[in-house]
Formats: sequence, structure tokens, C-alpha cells
Amino acid sequence: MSRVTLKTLAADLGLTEATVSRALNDYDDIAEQTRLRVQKEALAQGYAPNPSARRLARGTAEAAAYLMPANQSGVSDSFIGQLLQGLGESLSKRKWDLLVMQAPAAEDEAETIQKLARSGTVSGVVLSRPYKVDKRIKLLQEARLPFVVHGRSSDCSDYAWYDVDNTKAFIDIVDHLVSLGHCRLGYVGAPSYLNFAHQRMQGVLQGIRYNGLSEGDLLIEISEMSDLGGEQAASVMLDCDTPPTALICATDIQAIGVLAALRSRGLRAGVDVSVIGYDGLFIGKHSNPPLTTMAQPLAHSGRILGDMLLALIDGADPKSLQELRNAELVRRMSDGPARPSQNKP
Amino acid sequence: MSRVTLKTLAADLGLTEATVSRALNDYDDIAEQTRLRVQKEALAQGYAPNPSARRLARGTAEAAAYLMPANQSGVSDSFIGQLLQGLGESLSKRKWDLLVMQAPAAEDEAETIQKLARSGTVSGVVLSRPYKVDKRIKLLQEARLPFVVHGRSSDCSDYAWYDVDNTKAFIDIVDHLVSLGHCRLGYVGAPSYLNFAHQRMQGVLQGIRYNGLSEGDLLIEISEMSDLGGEQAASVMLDCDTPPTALICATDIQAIGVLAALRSRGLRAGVDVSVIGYDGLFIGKHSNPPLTTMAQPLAHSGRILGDMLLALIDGADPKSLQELRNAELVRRMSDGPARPSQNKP
DNA sequence: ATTGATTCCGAAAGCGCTTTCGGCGTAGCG
DNA sequence: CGCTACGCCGAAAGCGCTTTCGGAATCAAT
Repeated sequence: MSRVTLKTLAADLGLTEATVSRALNDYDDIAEQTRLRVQKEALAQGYAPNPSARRLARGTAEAAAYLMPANQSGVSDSFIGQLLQGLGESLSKRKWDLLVMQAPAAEDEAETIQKLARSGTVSGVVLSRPYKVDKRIKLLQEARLPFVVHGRSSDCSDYAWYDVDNTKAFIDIVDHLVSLGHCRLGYVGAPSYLNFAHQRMQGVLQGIRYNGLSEGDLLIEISEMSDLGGEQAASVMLDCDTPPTALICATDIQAIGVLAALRSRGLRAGVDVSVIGYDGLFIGKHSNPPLTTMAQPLAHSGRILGDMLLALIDGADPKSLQELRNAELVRRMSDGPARPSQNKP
Repeated sequence: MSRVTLKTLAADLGLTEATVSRALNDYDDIAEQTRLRVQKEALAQGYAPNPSARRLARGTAEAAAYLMPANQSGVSDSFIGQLLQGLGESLSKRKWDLLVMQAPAAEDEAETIQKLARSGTVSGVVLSRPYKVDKRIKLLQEARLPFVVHGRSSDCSDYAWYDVDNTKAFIDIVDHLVSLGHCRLGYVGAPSYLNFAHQRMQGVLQGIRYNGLSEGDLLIEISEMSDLGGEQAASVMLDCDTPPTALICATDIQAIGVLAALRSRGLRAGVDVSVIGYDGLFIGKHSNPPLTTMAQPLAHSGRILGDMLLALIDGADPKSLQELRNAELVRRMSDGPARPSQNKP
């Protein structure tokens, strides 16, 4: 009982491989009757075409790759599972395979992409978390390999992307905080080579200006994207002469660390100091206290990215495939009005 | 500037495709000198072999698939990212591709696997979170497709797996709790079609017996694996006549919900009621209070599973590839000694 | 009955690579 | 000097599938 192939199927049916192939692929120059006969037999024998052969013959990969973001900071990204699931659903509509790739080292990313493009392993790529200026994007463009980006780099006019308006989100955060009476703010930022980090920082800077505050009213600490990073960043701001009354964090993970820093100082988040995160991670629901955060809508981002990629490959203009969503403030317990008399006189 | 292929390369070099192929694949019947010349030229032209063609010719897929666990309960699994990364690293040693698959519906899983096996898309499979009796495993065996399982089904004698000793872990939890003076326990379990849930339940049952308690000393509630599930399960146990003084949870996610249930009743986890989770998730570090839990070592599980799969395909006996690890109790703040006089007299 | 148009299927080439087989040329042996 | 023995490379088949092209049969129309 060896493998059932087109040849064996054809032999069993008394037909040619060509005919069987066309019957299975719904060509319209096959008699309805034989088409049915073929498909029935194929099903009965459990025939599954060899994808390598098909791809080779068709000259198309019928597969897409997801480029995993390098896992800096050890904290695993819980969104990857969701994203992959959505991507998979979308791609499976065309029976495409989804493969995940990662560069061994950061510097090998270019080579990885080159190989990907030249070998024709995939016919499309999904890229997460671009850098401010991202040579991977340039490489993909030069290679003429269709791709969509989850996020945006600085210059994002020429390719397809799906992103949340980071800048607006952080302007909104500042607005919210100011409306609560806060006027000395702290920002726990992330490394700015990641473009979303840059965008978020711009957001708070703009927010400050729009609200008539000066940059002197804003303390900034950049930390790595981890709880410890957030905790340390918060510590230096909290321990200075005129500590901020509200802390804005680039990511929920950092915000979680900020909460810890507060607790260890006997400060109550939400009453003594407000802290607001970004991401809307599940973890924020159960932190101490529950974290107020800007939640980004990534429920269906996988599907959306997948659909975009498919559209792109069908010939859509990349520029027509740029989707910007808004994050939404979900208030939990870590923010509150500025206290009339603040600690540390 | 079309694609560079073996043919064009050969033409440029004045050699045959065959020779070039062998030179690039380090056959030993190629003169050292020409081998170098070929490899240099290949590098210069950025040649990347077409994997479909290679796979077709070699008759091997040089790829493995990870079967994503169905995302019940909406809570995304944060371990998937880690696992995939480890798998990818391992497989990349042989330049294998890693692709992720998911069954559209639960019932399609069988068909998905059949297709996978018959089509020869991959030469190996990694399966997560098996059911108690898992027909996917049977299918993979029948299809003679090498596979490794992350976890174990009831009958796990015949295949390769990597798992944590769930039963032992929960015996340990009971031991720990009993040594703290607890003798009325509650167990928040998970649906037992998942075998790990069954194993964990067996663990607490055995732990009860080993410690001379009777089954009357144990309350059991099965819930779905989510924070809400845990909260509801805890609620019914807490609100009964003689509530347990300690709650054991099948997963951290449920434990997080249990903590919420406690808080909403004004009960202090770790002093009024002890709660212990399982998984060692990051979230437990920052819950309220920080969660005591049995941490499973999944840092390198991806690599291990990948290496196992490779070994399997090299002809290793599946039975020699079975690795059982132990979880480790990490004490945080949610457990403590039983109080002499308990609430509700 | 002759032509033209259809309908349906077979023949065959080819996708890019691997691998077996054989043959050429040179070196080593008697 | 003729012999075998290699070392090195070319020729060619084949992996399983797709797709173009053409031809045999069927049908409608003149």
C-alpha cells in the first residue's frame, strides 16, 4: 500500500494523469460525469496531492511566512498565538500553508529574507513590529515579494500595513490624565528603534503640548519592555524631587512593573499616583490594582493581515491596503484624579 | 534579471546542473577546486535552491508542522510563542521549515492530519495538549508519520513525548498544603478530556489518600480554563457550609479567577484561604496577591521537542524518546498556614 | 453527405532539482 | 608500455504535478 498519486489514480480510472488533474481542479473542459467519477474515486482513495510537485509545476508557493519578532526581554508575547490563528484561518481559505520563520541572530535577518525571496519558499510575508527604519521592508520591496506589516515603520507610504494609531492613543492618554487634573507626568518608554515606541513617545509629547503643558512637566525614562524595566524606570522617577503624579507606560508589561514599584513604596496606584498602560493585555485585568490601559483591537488582526496579503497577491495596490485602527481606553483601577495635596511637598 | 536557478548557474560556470548540484551539496566526487568555484559563484549570484523542487526530487519534505491547540476559552496561550521559537531553532539546524496548522473545527482535525500525512507536506509533526484518548495520535501512528507529543495521552507507551509529571506535581501541592495544616481542600479542575487535567485530578486524589484524608475532605469543581471559570468554581465552594481552607487550581488562569472570588468576599488569599495554581505563568508574579504555583519548566521545551523529532526521523525508537520533567513549587503570597479558627464556625 | 464548431480527453513538455550510471582522462601498477 | 584504478564530471531519468496543444469524436448546420 504505497502512496496514492496522480498516476495510480489515473491508472485505476483508466484515464490520463492530465485528465485526472483537470477533473480535480475543476477545469471546465472535463465532462461533468467523469469529473464526478474522478472526484469520487480520489476521495475514496484518500488522494492528497503532493504540494511540492504542485508548487513546482505551478510556479507558485501557495504559502506565506510569518516573521516572528525577536523575543527581546524574555517576556513571551501572548499575541503571537492569536495572530497565527487568525492568519491561518485567512490563508486556509486558499489552502495556503503558513510557516513561521525567525532569524537566528538579529544580523541574519537580512539574509533570511533574501533566501526567502530568492528561493520562492513563500509567496507572501507577514512582518511584525517593524523598526523605525527597517531594512527588512526595503529588502522585501526590492525582492518584489508581497508583504504586509503589522505596524508601521517611519516611511510607510509604499506598502500594506495594519496598525493602531499609537500617537493618537497616547495623546488620548495625556488628555485623559490632564482632565483628571494631573500636570506632572512621567513616561516609561520603550527603546525607540522600535517604531511603535517612537510613535507612542511622540504621542505623549504632542499631548503635553496640546494641553498647554511644557516639556518640563514631563519626565521620561526609557526601559526595556519587561516588568523589571518598568519597575526600575518608575523608581527613578518616583524617587526624584518632584515626582510625577501620573505615569504613562509604553506597554502593559512595563506598567505592571510600575505598579510593583508603587506598592513597594506604599503608594497606591489610582489614588496616590495614576498609571496607565497600553496593550489591553489580559494580565492587566488581574494586576494589583487592575490596570487602566489603552486596549488595542487585535482580536482579528491576524485575519485582517491575512486577507490583506491575499488581496495584495491578487494584484491590489499596496497603498490601498493600509488600515489604521484606534485603541480604546479601558478604565480599571490604576488611574484617578490628581490629589490636591501631593506627596512630597 | 530573472531568477537564478541551477541551470543558469551551470551555464555561467560552464558545467552541468548535476555537477553544480553535487558541488553545492558537498558530494565527495567533486574536485575541491571546482567545488569552491561553484560555491563562490553561487554565493555571488545569491543562488537559493527552490525548496519545492528539492523536496520533490528528494522525496522528503524537510519540514515539520506544529498543530496548534484549539484556543478554547479565549485566553490566548502565551507559551505558543516560546514553543515555536524553540522548535524553529531546533529545526533550523537542518534547515527545515516549520509550519503551523490548525483544524478549522474540532471534528476536522482527523481530516487535517490525514491530508498532512498523505500529501507528504511535512516529515514530522509536533502535537500539543493531547486528549485523554486522542485519535490524532492514532492517526499519526497509522500514517507512519513521525511525531512527538507535548504532553501525554492515557496510553503513552508507544510514542515520543515530553511532559511534566502532572500527577506528582499535584501530590506535592497537597503535601505542601497538608503540611501547612490544611485539611479541607477544594480543587478547581479543568475538563477531563484533556489528559493533563485528568492527571492533575488524579494527583490531588492520590495526595489526599497519601495524607490520610478522606474524599469527604475534598471539594471538586470542574470549570473551563479561564479566569471566570475559576472564579465561578471558587464561588460555589466558598459559599458552601464548610468551605475549604485551601484551593488547588488546575491552571494559573483559573487560580487568578479564584483570587478574584476571594477578594470579592473580603477573604485574603494566603491568610484566610490558601490558593495554589499550576503553570508558573508570568501573570502570577503580578496578581493580587502574587500567586503561589507549581511552575513547569517550559523554557526549552520547544528545542527539546524539536530535537526529539529530528532524532525520531533519524530512526530513533520512539520509546527511547520519552522525557518526564518535574514541576517546582514557587511560593509567592497566596498560600499560608491554616488558621486555627476558621471563618464560618 | 460536407463542413464547421464544440466537447472532451490524451500526448507531451516542463517546473528545478537530485541521483544513478557510465565514460573520459590521468595516475599508479606491474 | 599496457593494465587497472581512480577521480571527476556529463548524460539522462525521474520526482508528482500542471498546462498547452492538438486530435478524435460528437453535434449542429448547410
